[in-house]
Amino acid sequence: MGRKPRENNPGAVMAELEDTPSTAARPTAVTSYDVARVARVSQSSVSRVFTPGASVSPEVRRRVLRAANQLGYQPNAIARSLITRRSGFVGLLIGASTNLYYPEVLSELSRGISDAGSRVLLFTVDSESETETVLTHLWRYQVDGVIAATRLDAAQLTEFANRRVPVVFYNRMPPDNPATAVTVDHAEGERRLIDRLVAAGHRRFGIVGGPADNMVSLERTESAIARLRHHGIDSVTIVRGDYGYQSGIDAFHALRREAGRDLQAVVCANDAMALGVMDAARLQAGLRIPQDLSVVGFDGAEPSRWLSYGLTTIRQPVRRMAEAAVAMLVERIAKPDIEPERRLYAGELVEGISARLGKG
Amino acid sequence: MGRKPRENNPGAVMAELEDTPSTAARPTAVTSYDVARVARVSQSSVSRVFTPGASVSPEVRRRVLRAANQLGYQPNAIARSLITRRSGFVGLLIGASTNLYYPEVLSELSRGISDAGSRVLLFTVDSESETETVLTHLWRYQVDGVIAATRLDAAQLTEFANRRVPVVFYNRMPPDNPATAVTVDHAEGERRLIDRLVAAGHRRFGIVGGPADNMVSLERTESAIARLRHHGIDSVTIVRGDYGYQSGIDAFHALRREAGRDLQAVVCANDAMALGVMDAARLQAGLRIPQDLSVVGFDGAEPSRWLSYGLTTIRQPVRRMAEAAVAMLVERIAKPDIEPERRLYAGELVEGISARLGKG
DNA sequence: GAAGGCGTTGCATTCGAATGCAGTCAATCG
DNA sequence: CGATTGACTGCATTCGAATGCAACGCCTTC
Repeated sequence: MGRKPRENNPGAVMAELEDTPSTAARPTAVTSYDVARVARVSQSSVSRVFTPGASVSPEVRRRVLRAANQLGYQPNAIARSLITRRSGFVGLLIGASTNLYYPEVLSELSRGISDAGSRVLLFTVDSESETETVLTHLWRYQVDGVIAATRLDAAQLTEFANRRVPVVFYNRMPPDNPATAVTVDHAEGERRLIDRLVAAGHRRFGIVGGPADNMVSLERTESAIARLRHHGIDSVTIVRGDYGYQSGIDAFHALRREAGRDLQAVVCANDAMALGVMDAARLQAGLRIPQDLSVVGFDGAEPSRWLSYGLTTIRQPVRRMAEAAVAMLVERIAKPDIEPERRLYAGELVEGISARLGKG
Repeated sequence: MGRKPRENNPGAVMAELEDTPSTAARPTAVTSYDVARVARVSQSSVSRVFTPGASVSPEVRRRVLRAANQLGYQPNAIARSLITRRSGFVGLLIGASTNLYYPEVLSELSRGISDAGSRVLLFTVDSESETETVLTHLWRYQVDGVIAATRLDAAQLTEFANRRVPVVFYNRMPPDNPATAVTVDHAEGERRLIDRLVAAGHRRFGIVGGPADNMVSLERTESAIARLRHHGIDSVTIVRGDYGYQSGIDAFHALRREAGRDLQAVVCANDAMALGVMDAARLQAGLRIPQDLSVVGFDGAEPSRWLSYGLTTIRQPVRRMAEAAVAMLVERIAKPDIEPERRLYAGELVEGISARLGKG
């Protein structure tokens, strides 16, 4: 038995009788049946008018669009996705990180996802323990795919695979598992920074790492250490921060305690900590930068370019990376079985004025 | 005619036969029918197990949960919201603003919305002209409510009212229309800043406003001007920035050209511009702050507290404001006809070291 | 003038979960 | 002991849009 058209949608009826403009009172959501009734066509025809590529006569299209406009009709995307089995949602997982360039990343990713015709379902993961809860909601909302700027463990990654929901990591790499990711080339960036610092004569280095469980920070500091070793520099003092500005300040003092006054260069795992180091060095220890101490960061966040800092750093091509992440995801949503792929982006070395650099 | 149970959901069948753990291959999404079949109950019972407050026997609940767990079943929130007529989505509209405190606002709002049991549908509005497109998507996704940190014009606001979708503005006030909003008390904040500056003897003021179409910036600068007039200070030089750091630098030079060298204090409509003004004044014009020039901002974003700046500013209680916004929205989702309400939050004056302040 | 074809249209069904209603069964009461 | 209550369960329908299928014109073609 087919559905009988509703007889009692007051908003629609009112519009039908009085030709009310789209700003009229409309207590109930307008459905395709309401539009169909006003346009004197079937619900199917209304649906076809809003389905690209479907076959509708100009006359019917005109009538439907007129009625739809008059009633303020918009197709119910929820009902649509139930039958098309495509939710149109991309889940975006981000940590509640204080990373200075997060706003930029977020806005680029969001733009990219919108441009691809999907909607952004945002999940902020304050602590790792929330991840499971967040994933539960993801599954319930049938997301077409996910961009993750947070950690996922092996079991969680397996669950994505089982549910055939593609994930693309943004500047994260799950250890061991092959996964699709877009990252800046941390090793290459650190290599360039270290080479230039060493070329300028620096020999006594301090390193400020990020959180212990953060793969990115780990990769950056390990690459830096490896490259220093390559240059024959073994005695490196390492302290750990939390990626925040204040932890950079603390890290500077810790380095000074451990490494003494002949520290020549500080290599930080991100910009926020580097700025903290600069401020502590200049304003609390009275050092001149870069004459007495060179400081380098990583990311190229906006504040690092401010006149007070002019931080020497590696700038992430955020826009291109975000676009790549979205493109890779879209591709995998269309063809779920494409191989995992890690795409590396070389950062741009921003010379700045916070470090003495030899020629590369 | 009732639905006949599906006979051919391979993933579910496999799980049924082999007692496969939840990590098994599962090519098709698991539905409540699959769970029902495995648990040997009806679909209704499965539904009731996942509906808080419904009546199910312990035995059935156990069987259903076991089956659900085994199959990795999660209720399809899309199907659910189709029949319950509650999408569980809160639309979050934010500008692609460079506002330094946006990450904080975003993360607090997102947390609040999650805690309220809703999901965040994120829309970034890069330019005002996109708003219409974004709203179209909002309507299609049947959002339960919206938190807007962007401008909406009168017609758009009317459309929200017609569709009975509650909106709460975050630090925005649509002109004229009464709307529900959470804002910091701009006027009060500026009043306190100006009073303290005047009390310290400042007489020649420059003002750096924000974008011309931004109500917040307008309210801030107008309040500042009004308060200066109250103190008998009429000759104020006003320039306009775009809320970004670089525009603060430009604004400083513009002020100097127009107001000459005897400028004593610069009042900025936000922190980012104030930091630009400070850098331009110190590093480009060689002024000492606060001895030669006082600079104040507004918002209390993180970088304003950095050692290099110590900006004198009004700190927004972001967390409380975000919580209030969510609470007000939740209230209006439950009872759509509550009166519009504007809730004002007094900011905290952060004395900083970028301005000479008399006693309040 | 009959046959074939294409472009449209409407009917009926479908997606997955929630729910009103009616039926079942056991426990309790008069 | 029969009746009533209450807890539980299943059946059938519903939400709103998409779509396979069949029917209907209208035009072309011989």
